[in-house]
Amino acid sequence: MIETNVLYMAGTLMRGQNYETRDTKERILEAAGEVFVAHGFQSATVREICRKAGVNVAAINYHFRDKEGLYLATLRYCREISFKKYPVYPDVKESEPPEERLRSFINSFVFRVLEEGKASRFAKLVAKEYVQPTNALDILVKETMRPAFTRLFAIVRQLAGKGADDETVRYCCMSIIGQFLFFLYARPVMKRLFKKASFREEEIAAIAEHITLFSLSAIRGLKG
Amino acid sequence: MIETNVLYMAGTLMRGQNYETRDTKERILEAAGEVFVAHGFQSATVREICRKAGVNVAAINYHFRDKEGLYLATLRYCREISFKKYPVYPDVKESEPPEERLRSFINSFVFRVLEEGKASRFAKLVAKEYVQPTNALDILVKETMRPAFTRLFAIVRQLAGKGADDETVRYCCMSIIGQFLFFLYARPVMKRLFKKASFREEEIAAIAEHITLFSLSAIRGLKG
DNA sequence: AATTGTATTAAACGAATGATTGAAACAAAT
DNA sequence: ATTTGTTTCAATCATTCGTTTAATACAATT
Repeated sequence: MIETNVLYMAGTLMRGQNYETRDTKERILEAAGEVFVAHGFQSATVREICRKAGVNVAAINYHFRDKEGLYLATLRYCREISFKKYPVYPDVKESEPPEERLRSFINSFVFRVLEEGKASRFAKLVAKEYVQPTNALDILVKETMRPAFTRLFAIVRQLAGKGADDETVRYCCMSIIGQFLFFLYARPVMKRLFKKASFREEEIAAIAEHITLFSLSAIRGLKG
Repeated sequence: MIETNVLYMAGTLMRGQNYETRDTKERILEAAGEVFVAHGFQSATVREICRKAGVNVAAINYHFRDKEGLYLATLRYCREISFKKYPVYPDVKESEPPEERLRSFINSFVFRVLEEGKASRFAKLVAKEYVQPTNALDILVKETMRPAFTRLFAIVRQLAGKGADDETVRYCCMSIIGQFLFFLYARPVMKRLFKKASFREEEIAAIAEHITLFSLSAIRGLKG
């Protein structure tokens, strides 16, 4: 009791009320990111999150209404971190050839999935959402997946040419996204299959380049 | 009390002990398949499984030791159903050209994932195992995934030719598996993105053919 | 007819869960 | 100095979980 009060006072005295609040919320969101990634929404417990964050369990209800409110806030928090570090088109203009735009699209995506750090948390949460959807999936589809798919579709449409029908283009988009999904999902399996689960930056770049070349080659071949 | 006793007696008197036992175990495994697919290992409850199966909760401990034992038995039970209906190579011999063997491999795999019925339960359980591994994953990798990967690797190795190094071949295998994964995982998202989540048999076959052509085209392109 | 082993039952166990409460501590405003 | 509004605290609520128990019912065996 004494110890926690001392810490609390130290925080408040130094930084004032608002900072303390933001600090608490952010500590909770950080801890929630870890725990939701580790266990998924259902199996994660607010108690573990609060223990990791060093706050009382009542803080969840106070700051985020309930467990579901915390989960949604965590998703948005993690997405912001991930997309800030790996933007959609870091340095490629809309006017550049579709090959380069595809390369850039894939590169950002793969790094968002495979990097070792907080920026890959969002991808891991999305992975769980795919397999075990919650109420948050509707929001995710609307805010994140549909825009991404639309962008990819435009690129592939340009690559495939006017000869290809929409269904073929859509299938090709799925084939490309599928290759991301492999690395998004298969890590626990890869760890057991190849005794390897983490990647250095050059390896991630090499994987992105493989997916790019594989996909470009496939689309080119389907065309002719 | 009276009602359940009547039912119980009716079952035993008509079919005898062994049949009754097998029937109970199978009813539990069927119900467990449904519930584990719906909620995953952690969030599934033995109570719901027993309710669906129409048996007492103690039956789990009696027949399967504990929840984990039931889960493992369910995985094996569902795998048997899935692989019996869609065998590894239904009608393609080892001596046929690698293109045909790849087509057959992909076809079986896609049907195991996309069919509407009990045979796709195993794929759905495996999907959950990817994202939220349990102790069963080691067994799954050993008994199911590693053999499948080895078969696929041999096919792609033959397709890519001697010029390609092992790493490239491995990446290509991942690209192919990734395309399966899309359909394995993305159904809840597809349902929201395209307003569609189920496939007729011709559509599944068309998807398998797309993945085959896409992959063959890609590998051919990488070669030259 | 008595015994044995198997299968099922209702009931209860302790542990853990999400959520809530009223009191207390604090900074800021008056 | 007092009041106000915000934030955290310990404690507790009612549920629900997986598992266990002792008793019973039954078929098969002796």
